[in-house]
Parts: sequence; C-alpha cells; structure tokens
Amino acid sequence: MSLKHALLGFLNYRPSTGYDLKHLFDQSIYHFWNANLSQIYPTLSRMVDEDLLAVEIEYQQDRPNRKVYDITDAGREELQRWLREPIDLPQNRFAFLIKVFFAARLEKEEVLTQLRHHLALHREQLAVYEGPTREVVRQNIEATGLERDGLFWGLTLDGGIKWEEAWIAWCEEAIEKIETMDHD
Amino acid sequence: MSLKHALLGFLNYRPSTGYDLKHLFDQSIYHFWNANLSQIYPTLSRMVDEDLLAVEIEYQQDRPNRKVYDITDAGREELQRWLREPIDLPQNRFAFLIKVFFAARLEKEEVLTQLRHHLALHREQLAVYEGPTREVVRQNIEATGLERDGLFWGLTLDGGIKWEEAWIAWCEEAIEKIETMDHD
DNA sequence: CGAACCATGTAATTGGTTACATGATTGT
DNA sequence: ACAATCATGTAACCAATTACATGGTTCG
Repeated sequence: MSLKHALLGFLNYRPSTGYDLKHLFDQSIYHFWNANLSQIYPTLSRMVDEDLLAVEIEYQQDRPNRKVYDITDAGREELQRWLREPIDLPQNRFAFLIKVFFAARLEKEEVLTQLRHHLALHREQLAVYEGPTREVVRQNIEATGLERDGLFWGLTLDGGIKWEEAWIAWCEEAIEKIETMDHD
Repeated sequence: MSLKHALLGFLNYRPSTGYDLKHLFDQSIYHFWNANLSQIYPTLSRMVDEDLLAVEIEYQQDRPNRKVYDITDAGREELQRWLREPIDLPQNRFAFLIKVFFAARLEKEEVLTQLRHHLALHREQLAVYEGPTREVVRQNIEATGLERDGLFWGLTLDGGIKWEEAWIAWCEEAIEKIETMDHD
C-alpha cells in the first residue's frame, strides 16, 4: 500500500481534511496515484488507530463536521522510513500492450485505428503535462516558496512527460511498421 | 478485467491447461500482465460457465487429471470484440514517482541512492528485454512460422524497451539535476 | 433552475496476492 | 537428499472501484 504514505506526505506539509486531501491528490499526483474519497476516509480513520495521525473535529452547523487530520511523530517516522526504503520495479499491467500482442487476429486497418487512437490520447496527455500541469507546479512553488520541494515536484512531472513521450514514439514507430507491412 | 482476454488470446492459438497457460504468460507477456495459477484456475472455470471455453478432461493416474480448455465460437467473438474495442489511457500507479514527489524530506545523498538503485534496476530489465526476451520471441516465430503474429509480439517487446529506456533517461537526468543542486 | 462545492461516510463488488493443501516423477 | 516439474485447487486477505446515502450553500 502506498495511499497511506501519500497521505502522510501531504499531511507532513499541513493538517488537512479528507476532502482537502482529495483535492491535493487531484492537483498533483493524480496521474501517478489516484485516490477516491471512499478510500481516503476509511484509510485516515485507520491511520489514527495506528497512531500515525491525530484528528481534531471542527464542529459546523448545516454540514458534516470537519475532521482535520495531522501527522504525529510516529507518522513522520513512518514517512521517513518509507521514503528511504528501496523499492523493486513495479509489476506493470499494460492492457494496451496485451492487445497488441494478440493483434494478429485483427486486420491491418483495425490495428492502425487502435494505434492512432492511442497515439492521440498520449499526445493529449503530454500537452496537459506541458501546459496546465507545469503551470500548477510553478504556481505552487511561488505560493509556498518551497523551492527545494519544487525541484522534486518538477521531477515527478518530468517522469510523466518522459512516459508520454516514450509511448508517442512507440506508437509512431508501430504505425510505420504496420503500414509498410506486406499484406492486410 | 483483461486476464480473461489474455487467456482467450492464448487459447485461440491452441487448447491448453491452466498450467500450460501459466507458462505461456511467463514466457511472453509476464512483464506486461502477470497472472498467478490461483487466479488462472478459477477464471478458466468461470469462462466455461460463460460459454467462452470448453473443457475436456484427460484422465491420469498419480497426478491430477489434466483439464484441457479450448476456445468456443462465443469465445472467439468475445476476443475479437475486445481487440477492436478502443481503450482509455490507463490510470497509472507509479509508486516511485510518489516517493520522488515527497523526496524533499530526504537528504540529497539519500535521494541519489534511491535514484541510482532504481536506474540500475531499469538497466537490468532493459538488458533482459534486449537479450533473452528478444531471443524467445525470435524462437517462437521460427518454431511456429507465424511471421505476421511475430510482428505484433515484437511490437509488444518494443513497448517494454521504450518504457525502460524512458525511465533510464529520466533517472539519469534526475540524478544530474540533484547532483548540481546547491545544498544538501 | 441546475451545477458545482463543501463534507462526511458505508456497502458491495472486483481483481489480485499470499498462504495453504496434495503428491508422484524426474533430474542434479 | 533436494529441487524442479507436473497438475490441480481453496481460503483468506488486501486494495481499489462503483454505487448508495445525505443535504445545505453558492454561483451562473
């Protein structure tokens, strides 16, 4: 599990509610680790039981009380431990590559349609990273003044860009190979 | 779910047992979609219920009877349907990028250790793809004579290579950026 | 008037991993 | 002697997604 560690990472900056944390995910690491509120809420509760977090309830009328979570010393230690711990290469699951593996059952034009569609999606995503996402990172650095942290936020984004560029190059080469294929 | 479709893909070549299928996974798409026997066996049973597969039992003494599964017409149709169906970009989960995102909590040298370790892992994996994996693909094309299919097997492998190369480049650039960072 | 925002959750289901269970045969 | 190969599964657990449930406020 890593949702726990991502939550610790955000809460190490400032105390937040589950709802706040969802926004932080959506604005930063969404493309590399998404999280639903329905997973965040119970995870936060569990982390309090594990003594990694503390809660304070802000009473409100007319809407549910805000539960503001804050990281504890044990939580900070766990975050450090996780950050230092080396990890293995992930077990990838690339559904699209599996399709390509079995794509001999399709006709040439059908495969090309698939690849062109996939290429377009990756180009779109790359444009998002290079435009709005990059801008969000820049603004966050400006707003917080955390330049050293910002370097790492930028590296994460660079990873996404490299990943998209690799798939774009792969799609382009695959399309060319299939177009120059002998038969149908 | 895509395990179902990968199983259909393999069974479309020839009838096989669950045990055989595990080997086919391990020798081909393992790095892009792994499967355990404990997931394969119940999935095959379910697929018989759904009429996508048929079973024939080969009775053996001294070991469990072999259950040889074969694809049905409905299975072949489902495979085609799936192959043609366009898919969205996957929701990625890159634990390592999340670590980097929060890596400002580590000292410079600690981050470099992590990145160098990760770089080494990706270089190893690239060497596996370019050596033994490529050789397996070549042999399978030779053994089966399925050149058109082989083109797609090769494209899948190319995807893995592109992915590893992208991460290697990213690690190298990240290491450089951090090394030239001002402070600790 | 409807959509988006704020704010919390639970329940059901899916997909996958790990552990448990059995046991003869073949190769080093 | 020990590991690997052949060959099947079940049960428990974990992580994540989707559906369900509530309901006032603010903005266009």
